[in-house]
Amino acid sequence: MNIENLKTLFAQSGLKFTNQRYLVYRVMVEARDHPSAETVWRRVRGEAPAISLDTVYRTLASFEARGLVIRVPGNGEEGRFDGNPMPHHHLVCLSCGSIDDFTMPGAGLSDLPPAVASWGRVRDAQVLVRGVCGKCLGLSENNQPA
Amino acid sequence: MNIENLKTLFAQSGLKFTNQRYLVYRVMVEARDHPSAETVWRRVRGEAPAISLDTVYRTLASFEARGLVIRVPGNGEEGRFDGNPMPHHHLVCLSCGSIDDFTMPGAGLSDLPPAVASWGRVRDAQVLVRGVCGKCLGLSENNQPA
DNA sequence: GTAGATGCAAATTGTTTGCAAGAGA
DNA sequence: TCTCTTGCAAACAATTTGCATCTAC
Repeated sequence: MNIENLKTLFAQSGLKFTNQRYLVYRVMVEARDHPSAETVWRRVRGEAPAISLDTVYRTLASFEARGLVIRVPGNGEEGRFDGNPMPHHHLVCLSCGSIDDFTMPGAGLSDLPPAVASWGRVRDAQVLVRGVCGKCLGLSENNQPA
Repeated sequence: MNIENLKTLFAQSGLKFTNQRYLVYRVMVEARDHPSAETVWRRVRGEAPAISLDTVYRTLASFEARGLVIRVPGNGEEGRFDGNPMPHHHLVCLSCGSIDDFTMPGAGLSDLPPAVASWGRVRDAQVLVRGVCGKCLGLSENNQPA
């Protein structure tokens, strides 16, 4: 997304266009690893060393409120964010905390049972798989005594 | 579950049978509202006024590690726990924080796409729906100026 | 010019930990 | 008895907030 489009997007969302927001947004769109606020902060500081962590928190919160980023339902640790606007599902590693995406036909918003509609208004739906990723499984194998 | 069975269950899990664990377990099995640690604490204190909050945290953590309770993937607020051992899905209200259950055929462990198996070892899988529950929708309607 | 955004520091909240005393097996 | 568990208080980490300054519009 070029800068003009982004200015328009921010304006439509009622957000002023600031350098901090621009950088946070760019980091989020480029990230594939569902970074935490602090991780975003570290990345953004590469280009804006003076940005403060609370600005990153505030920026992510306002993005989330406007649907520009999504908060990944994690396992109770620190909040993780996702800049990918396409609906998708998540694999959470309980060992290293990594979060990966996957897709699954038949598990979209339109596939939810009717009972959900009577519950209230749905904002998003996803499958959340928890387990231990292959990398961590390999590590624990290597740690076994020979 | 009667006390003898529970003693056996704890013993099999390598847990000593203590009054605190007994009470926490009972609260969790009876709860339908996916309580937070502090909510569990408040309920348990009805019968054991001297129990401390950190004991509840430790107890829930050891139960979770042994699969006796499940941590509900929430939205970044406080941890919520579920004593229902049957696989099921969750509806999370972003307004009041309530968590409800629902069931959905075709969204169980056996329905996950093959790509998930190559990711690693799966511990559990669930559909997580976020939105605003009917009660909160009603409240916000009532709050509208006439 | 004005409302909204930022940086700093302090406060808040949820959760974990060290340690000494207590209780289950 | 001996290890595991508990309570207390202190420590911790993630996130939020008050306020003065600054900036986009």
